[in-house]
Order: sequence, then C-alpha cells, then structure tokens
Amino acid sequence: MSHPGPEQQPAARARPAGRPRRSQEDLLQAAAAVFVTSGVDAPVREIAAKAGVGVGTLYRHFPTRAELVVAVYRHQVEACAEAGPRLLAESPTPEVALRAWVALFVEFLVTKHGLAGALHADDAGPDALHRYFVDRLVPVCGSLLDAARAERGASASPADAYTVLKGVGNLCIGAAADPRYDADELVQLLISGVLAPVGDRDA
Amino acid sequence: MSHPGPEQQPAARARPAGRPRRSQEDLLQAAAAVFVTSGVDAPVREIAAKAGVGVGTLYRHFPTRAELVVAVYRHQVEACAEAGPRLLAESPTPEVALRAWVALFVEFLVTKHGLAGALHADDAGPDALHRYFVDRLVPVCGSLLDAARAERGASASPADAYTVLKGVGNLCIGAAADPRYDADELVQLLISGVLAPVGDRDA
DNA sequence: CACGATACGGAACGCTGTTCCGAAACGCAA
DNA sequence: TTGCGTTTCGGAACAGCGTTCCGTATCGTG
Repeated sequence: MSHPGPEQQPAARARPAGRPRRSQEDLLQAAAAVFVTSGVDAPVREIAAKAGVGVGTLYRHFPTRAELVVAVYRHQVEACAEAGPRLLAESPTPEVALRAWVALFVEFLVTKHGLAGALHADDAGPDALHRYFVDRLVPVCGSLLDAARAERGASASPADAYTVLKGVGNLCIGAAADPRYDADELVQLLISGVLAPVGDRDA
Repeated sequence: MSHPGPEQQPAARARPAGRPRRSQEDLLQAAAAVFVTSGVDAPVREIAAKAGVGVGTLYRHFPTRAELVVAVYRHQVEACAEAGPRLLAESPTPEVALRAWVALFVEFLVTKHGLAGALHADDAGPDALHRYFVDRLVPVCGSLLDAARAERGASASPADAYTVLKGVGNLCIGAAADPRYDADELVQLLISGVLAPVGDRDA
C-alpha cells in the first residue's frame, strides 16, 4: 500500500530484475485493476502490460490463469466464508442468515464481471478456481442450509450444499451484463424452493 | 430495351451455377453428429472436415457459429415451444404443465453438451443463438407461468418469464459434466419458489 | 572482479473463430 | 462445341487467445 510503484514507462529503467518479491505484488494489484475494468476474462497480456512485466514473469508467479484469479479474490472469498458462522449467530433465524449469506455471495459474484462464468468446472481437469471456491464455501453453505432446514422442519434434503452453491453461482452468470435479468431475485426464490416442505412440489 | 444484356439483374434468377446445394444438408448432418460427440463447442474446422468441405463453405452457409447451432437445433426448439400449449391443455393443473415443460427444456439443454453454456448473451452483440431461444421460448414460458400463478393465486410477479427462463438455462450449465450436480432437481425447486406466495420469502 | 544462479521479457507455439481470394465447376448462349 | 459469366468451393491467411520456452540482464556471493 505504501509503495504502489505505478511507473510504467518502458524507457530508461534499470530496475529490479533479479528480485523475487516485487513482481508478485505488482501483478496482483494490476490483475485486480484490470479485472475491474475489463472483467475477469481480460487477456493475460493486458494484465502483464499493466504490471509492467512480461507474460513469462506472470506465468512463473501464477502457473495458470485460474491461480491468478484465486489469488486476487482469495481474501474476499475468505471474508465471505467467515461471514457464514457470524450471520448464523447474529441473525434472528437461520433462514435469515442463509438468505443474507447467499445475497452476499451473489453480490460478490455479480460485481466481479465474468467471475461466475469463469467458475465452471468445465470438464475433465479440476480447475483451481472451481476447487477453491467449492472447498472453502460448500461447508459454510452446508451448515447454514442445515440450520435453516432444521428450523423449517424439512427433514428430507432435496439438494445438497454443493448443488445449491453451484446453482446459485450459475444463476449469477451474465447477471451484470443483462439488465433484464435479476439474479438476486431468482436466487432468493431458489432458496425458498430449497426450504419449502417436500410435499410442496407435488401438484 | 432489347439489349443482348451482358448484365443481368439478379432479381429472380438465383439458380445455382456451381455445385448443387447439397453442402448445406451435409453441413447440418455433420454438425449434428459432431455436436453429439464433441459437444456444441467443437471447433468449426472439425465440423467442416466431417462434412468434407472447407471452412469457407461452412461460413457461406452459416455466417456465424451461432447460426449453425440454431439451424441444427431449430426443430428441437420448435418442438419444445409447441409442447407448451399442448401440456397446458392436457395437464390436470397449470403447475403440472409448467413443471413438465420445464423438465423438457432442461433435458434438452443437458443432453446437448455445452448448449446451455453457449446460450449466454455474453456481452454487447445480441447473439443469434440467444435471440432465437429467447424469442421462441419466452412467450411459451410466460403463458405457462401466468397460468400456474393464477392457479396458485399469487398475484405479484416476483420474476418475469425472461428471467425465469434464463435462470433455468443457467442452472443447466455444466450439468452433464458434473455428476454431483443435479440441475433438474434445482430447477424444480426454483419453480417452487417462483410459484410460492410472496410472503413466503420473509422470515 | 568473476562466476553461477535466477528472474526477466517477449518471441514462438498451438489453438480458436472468421475473412479472403484464387481456382474449379456449372448453365447458358453463340 | 466452345467460350464466358456466375457461383461455389477449399484452404491459406488474419487476429486473438492461453501457455511454453529460451536468450539475456541482473543479483548475490566467493
């Protein structure tokens, strides 16, 4: 923070080349800035350029694109995860806590353009991004879900925490780019369905 | 007037002077086959190779990738659209009809690998694929939704047909590639939430 | 001062969707 | 039949992506 180092002029610089740590921080700040302006899908070269380094440097610090994204958003995901138990303790009912937490998650995903879309497991290889989100947030979501369901008295579990979390994430895809689409509304309705008594689904 | 006419206005005569237009049909069949094996995101070159033509030929018949996808699935989308009113007429209640139609839509999306993911408006340009799906299916979804809501007596509309349809489509993303994720279940739960009385959302 | 280790930048690779153009195949008229 | 215009064909070429690779510049140290 106290040493931002925003110099980007390509000429006349005899600056740190062999030092290990500076680039990493520059990269993270540059990536965060570019993600805000150009979305999470911004080209790698744009991030490297913003940081004033080559793509080779970027890839040594973050071997894959997903790991860079994880690094940029790690503390926000952490904050979201930690908000779960706190909301559960502070809210009047577990359902209120669950809804508040989910709203928090949705706002996080929607404000980072393209993050929800980049969250796909896609196929085959376990994406570092997908894995991190799942590992960190599924337990939190699960405990909130269990508490809310216990309150409602819904014994049967129609959908597990992983499915619900992935569903919420999917609902956020494209939300920022489409004014006609209200992801937050839909997510709350999904929660309503998840918490509804099982017999409610039969006509 | 009685000119020998080295210049012919291409008004009515659009006769194929070159090879017959067999290519278009070959392309559609090849694309359908490739989509089944390699998913909707299969490379354009693979489709062209399968059809035994060059990519130039493919792009003259289908100026963009999305239009090819639309052409391949047009009759299935049409069938899905036509199933809406039929289900509404044949089902015991509108909600049953809505749930059955949505299940149909989900099965269609999930079985075509990657179709749901390719459905994004993404950004900026109105995708031909997205437009076609929306134009054809939103009215159908809307009438089913209205009927089901009228039956339930839920006056307020928490989410319009476009939002619900897009939400359902989003929930199907990655469903085929992830055994732990049950899109169909989630979609039915979302419908439950959509049809639930408005006051149900407040804790 | 010299030498090895290492982080650096950016060219290069393989892949994508899309555009472009020379060449070939056909119908029609002379 | 022969020639010509028209239209389609095939695939090279272009632009952009994520990722890999390597010559080079700089640092820490003996």
